[in-house]
Amino acid sequence: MSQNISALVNNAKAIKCLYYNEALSSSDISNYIGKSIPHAIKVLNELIKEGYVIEKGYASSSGGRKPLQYSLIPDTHYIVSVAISQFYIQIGILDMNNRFVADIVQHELELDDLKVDNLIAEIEKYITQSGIDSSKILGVGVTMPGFIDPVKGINYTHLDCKDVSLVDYMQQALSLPVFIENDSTAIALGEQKFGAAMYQDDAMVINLGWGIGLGMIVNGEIFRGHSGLAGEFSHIPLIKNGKLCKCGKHGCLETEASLIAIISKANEEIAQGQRSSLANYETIDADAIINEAVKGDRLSVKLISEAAYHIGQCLAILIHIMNPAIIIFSGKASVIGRLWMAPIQQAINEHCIPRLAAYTELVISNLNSNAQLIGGAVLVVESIGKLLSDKIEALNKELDINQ
Amino acid sequence: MSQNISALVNNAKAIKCLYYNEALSSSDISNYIGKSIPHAIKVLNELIKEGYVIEKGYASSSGGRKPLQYSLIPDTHYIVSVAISQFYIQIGILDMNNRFVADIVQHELELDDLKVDNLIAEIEKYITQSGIDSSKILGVGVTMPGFIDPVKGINYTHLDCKDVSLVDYMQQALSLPVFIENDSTAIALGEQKFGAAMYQDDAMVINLGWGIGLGMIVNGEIFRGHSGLAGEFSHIPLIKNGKLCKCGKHGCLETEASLIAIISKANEEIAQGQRSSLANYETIDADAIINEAVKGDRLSVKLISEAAYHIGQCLAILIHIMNPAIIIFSGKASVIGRLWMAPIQQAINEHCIPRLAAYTELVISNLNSNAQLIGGAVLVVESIGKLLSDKIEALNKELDINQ
DNA sequence: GCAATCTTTTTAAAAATTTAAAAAAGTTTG
DNA sequence: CAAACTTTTTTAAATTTTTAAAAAGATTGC
Repeated sequence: MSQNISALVNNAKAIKCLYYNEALSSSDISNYIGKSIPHAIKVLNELIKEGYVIEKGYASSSGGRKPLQYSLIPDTHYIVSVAISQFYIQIGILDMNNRFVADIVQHELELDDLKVDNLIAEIEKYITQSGIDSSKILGVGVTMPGFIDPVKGINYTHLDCKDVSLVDYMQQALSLPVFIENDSTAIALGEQKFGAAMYQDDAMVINLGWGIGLGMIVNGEIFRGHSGLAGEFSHIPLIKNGKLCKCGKHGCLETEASLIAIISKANEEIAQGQRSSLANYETIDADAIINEAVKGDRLSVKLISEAAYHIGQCLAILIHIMNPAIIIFSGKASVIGRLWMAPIQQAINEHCIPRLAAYTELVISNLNSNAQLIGGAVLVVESIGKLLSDKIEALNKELDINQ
Repeated sequence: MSQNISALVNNAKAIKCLYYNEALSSSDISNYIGKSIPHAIKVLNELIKEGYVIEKGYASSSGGRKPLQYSLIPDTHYIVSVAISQFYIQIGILDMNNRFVADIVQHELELDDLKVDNLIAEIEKYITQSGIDSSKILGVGVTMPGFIDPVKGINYTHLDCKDVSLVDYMQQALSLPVFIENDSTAIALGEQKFGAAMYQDDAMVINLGWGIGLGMIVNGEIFRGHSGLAGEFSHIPLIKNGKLCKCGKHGCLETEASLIAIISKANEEIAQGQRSSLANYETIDADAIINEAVKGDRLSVKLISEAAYHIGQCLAILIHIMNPAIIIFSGKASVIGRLWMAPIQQAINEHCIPRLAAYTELVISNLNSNAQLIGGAVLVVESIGKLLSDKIEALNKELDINQ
């Protein structure tokens, strides 16, 4: 009677690849899950019976029988994604075709002031307003800055929950499965499944935001290093005797090239009487600098170019070590991609062995500001195996009690 | 009659893990090859029938039936390893227990002057002198500096063979399977299977030699990057407006910290009248500096310390990006480990986030100067699957012809 | 010294998975 | 428009692999 757990692995794999691709044939699924076609068809029929999958007509053929296409049924399950950044949080809800089914809401909330209960309340409110039945929600993916252990469910930098882990606390309160991940890693996940890293096994994803994050894809998988600290890109020592960083060291990349550093430099220059259209702003924030830079304000462009050059210097080092196929610029500040690219490319050309630089493609994300939210949803999808087996375990327990 | 190729995968895996471990139980093998115990026993019995494996008595138990131990029969097959460095080549031959069965020979031959035919002649001479039947030799592992594609069998930097690949040329001449690999990668392989990286999935192996090499182990596998150029550690840009490097850039780590750089600095200082016991040498070479540094000569110690500090700076960056469990110092110059360690550790402490530095262990290789030769043998063992299937293919072809 | 416990090995049956051939459904070509 | 060719799907048999129980061998404590 009760489902076999080992068969679940293949079911989960099939759901994953169907989530990442609108429609697939049995042969595609067979390749994705690494099993024979008869086996893939068996898995698909199981998923149809369980209500996850639907047959979706025939695809075209180049001279042979047309392959039957399979898709996930979009409205059977939903995923809530919560993207937290330094100064605001975003919440969205996606269906099984990775489409947002309600408007994304945004709350201005500084990370340092954020309380867990507050966050939970906002999520609950959002789910209620969306009108979607809570029982149809597979899980909640929470992505945010900080040093995060996704397995233990703890954020060591923010939102400490005393005795319990952040994930346990939120799961209890929301009565839903919760998963957490670092924001840059989430963006990398988003780019890997739906963005520029889709067909790349070795990609570096730069999160241009308040800080400068790095998500690494190595051999087709998110790379975290031995203790989950890999990709500490923004604290690479760059400037000798540079400014003090919040990490305790001096001259980290972050002290020179993050949006926060750029804002502080802008204020300094304006205070020193530097001419700039930024002077017209009451408070200079990231949007101000981005807007004015796009319009051509010299100070804004200069500040961004300098920051970009420093990022390029560190990227040159990253390329020497990792030899990635592609470097993707994603995150909030990537929208002004054109402004970053020239000085970054310049720095890479100056500091990289030509052969290495030539093998690395630089691109700007086409996921725009949604990469982190999409990454949060991917986080939940990647855990679908655990979700399915938990469900079955709960069912079996219920059966035991009833007998 | 003819063996099944897919079954070979498990046989090859079993041979590999037996090569890396003197004796294993059926349960150990089952874990290594990822199959059930009955299946592992079936594989072992096949290998016994084929003459690779022997039962090796019983191991002790902590309260239960003693496990039967299996080992490779040492003298059924042999592996020739050729380690080429900037100024000399070494050749050795190992049995299936990874033990050298003839004295290692060393030829003083500069890499830039080395001719392929010369190399082949030396290898043939060595095999003849060893007295080992050529039909018992599984293959020849050649490891050397340069940008190498192990799959295509080409060294793009040295030993060009015009129309054919280096591997094809040598295979033809020697009538033996040949494999090539970069020297630092080979050292990493050696450390992974027999050295300090044995139980580590994320290890960085530094090859302290004429240059400064890096071999990376990521998720338990050698990491090569997208186009095989990962780990170009020695060309990380370190010094602003530094010396010209042979790579065309300025201020690479290599221009400051390689043995070659140290020798050139020593000559400069002596020429400027600096007092040092190095002045007594006719020509100052690496051995001279190493010897005098061990004896306490201030100039020699200073030069090595400065180089080590620079290496430490780059290691700090490497740690930020890779978060490795361990960094291993191997290669020729690692024998004076004590002298390198203090300034390296100093630089890491100064340039690393403390939490990251704390998670990374620094050790000196215990494989001494044999790491590269052992790595060359590992290279052949890692290809045992291909060797076995080639053998069967050849056998099948012969059968076809005879029929 | 023997019963209880523990671990490994063997065995046979069950389950999972693949293979290979046949059937079905198209497309292309002459 | 029929023959030839492609590609996908179905089917059933063959193979691979695991599971689970029984047997065997060793240790420990009473």
